[in-house]
Amino acid sequence: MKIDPKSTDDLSVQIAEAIKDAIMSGALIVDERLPSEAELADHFAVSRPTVREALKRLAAQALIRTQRGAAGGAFVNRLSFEDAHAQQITTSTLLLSMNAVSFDTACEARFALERACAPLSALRRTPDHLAAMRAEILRQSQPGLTDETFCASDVAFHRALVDGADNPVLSYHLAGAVEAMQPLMNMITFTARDRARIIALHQGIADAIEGGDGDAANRILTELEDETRKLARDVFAARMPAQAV
Amino acid sequence: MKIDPKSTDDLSVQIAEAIKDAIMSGALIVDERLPSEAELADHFAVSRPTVREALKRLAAQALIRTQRGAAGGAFVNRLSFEDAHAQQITTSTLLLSMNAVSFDTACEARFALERACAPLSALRRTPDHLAAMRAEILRQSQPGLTDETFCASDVAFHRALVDGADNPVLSYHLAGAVEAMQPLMNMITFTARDRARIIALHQGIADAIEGGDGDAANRILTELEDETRKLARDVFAARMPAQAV
DNA sequence: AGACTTTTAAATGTCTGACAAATAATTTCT
DNA sequence: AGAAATTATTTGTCAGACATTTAAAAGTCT
Repeated sequence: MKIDPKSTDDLSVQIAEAIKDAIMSGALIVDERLPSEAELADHFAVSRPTVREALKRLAAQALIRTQRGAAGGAFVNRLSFEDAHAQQITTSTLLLSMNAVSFDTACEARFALERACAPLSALRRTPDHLAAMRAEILRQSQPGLTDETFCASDVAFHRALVDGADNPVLSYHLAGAVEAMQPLMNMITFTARDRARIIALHQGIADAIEGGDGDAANRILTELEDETRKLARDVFAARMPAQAV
Repeated sequence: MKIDPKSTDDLSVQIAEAIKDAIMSGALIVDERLPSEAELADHFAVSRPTVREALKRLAAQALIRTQRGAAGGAFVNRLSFEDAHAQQITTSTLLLSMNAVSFDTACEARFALERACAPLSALRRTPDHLAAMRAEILRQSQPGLTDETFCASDVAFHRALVDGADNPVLSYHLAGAVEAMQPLMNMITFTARDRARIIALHQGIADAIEGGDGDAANRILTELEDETRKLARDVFAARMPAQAV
């Protein structure tokens, strides 16, 4: 684990890279303790604050965790689905909000990915997943819901659908796509008629999943995609009539 | 932008969170300059090293970038697809390697996601995408390739397929799933016959994409998935006969 | 006046040294 | 033996200093 004196990168970047490489190559294994900050400073011939900045970089990516006290130190962290999920959401959300990704592009990606899950979900969903989906449908049907609450329930419905596929890797990837869209979805105003139509489609999806018919679920998902894109188009057209093309 | 004196989190964590929230809420916009480290230290009533640790945490997530010199400082970074992609690969790869995700689970997720792209790719792929796919098929056909080179070409083939869908959001999500599997794929030994079969399937996929037949592409992708899983099963069965169940 | 050079100021990057706080191991006392 | 006090180790935080980079300002020459 060495750093290159010719590199133009900051020392803390180089040190973080070196440790990250050691972790990814398997030279450092999960729960293994790294040398203390003082020892690392010695090893890399830098000061302790520089080592600390490097360790904080790694901690921010959940690659290590630190513990104070006598038997403390920095330990290689087992990256949990939960940690990875949180990072994924942050990254995906910012990616959409900062890069002028069109609603259509994000929406298309989201539903395409979701259609990848639905057939598996139709095969494997447990009664719990179905119950979760039905519960969200019920919540969405209640009058007087704010648009934000309606959207949150929508996300929860789709999460249940995805989780039904019983594949944590799939759930992890989908979570980013679905939840990252929430800020975009929150820009939409849902009239009572819009909601009724969406709920009917959700109903149809839940039925198809319950009946084990993945193809039917996918057909309805495509309808839902069309509906969502139409709603967005209307909202944006109404909101900025001057920019209409 | 304040921190909670009652929190048990480290100060640098709290400060990083506060700034991150400001970025995600839109209070700080892209390319906006943050206050200098000295000013931030004043504002949060902490020392400069503590502020620096917080900023390094954010820099590790590509949320900010720093610049030295007179007009320098920390700036809100426009998260690029490239940065996001790099983070995604790191996270996904570690997630698979550290969490005892079975080959089947990862493989299923990967192909399910890929089948979400293929129909779009069949509609939109440009001649460039097709050329890239054909070029990789050619490379894979060359004798004497190491397994690693073969795998790398396999990844490149699938990337071209995914990029053909012309949806950067989709490409971003897929990249994580496909590339994260590479370490797992590298454990497989491909015999000449295995390779021939895989290349034939690639050929079929490229043909289907060229012909605009997404359904056909997906059928072959499913065959490829079955083939890949069978190969993996054989490898693992041969490698650890004692643990066979 | 304009172009080039030098100086200056502001900012991050790094270092030294110190103390605070947490925590596990050790020692001491009962 | 068990509980309490002590000790040692390690991370968290602070203060102050110097090094390095960079853009802008000031100065100089033609």
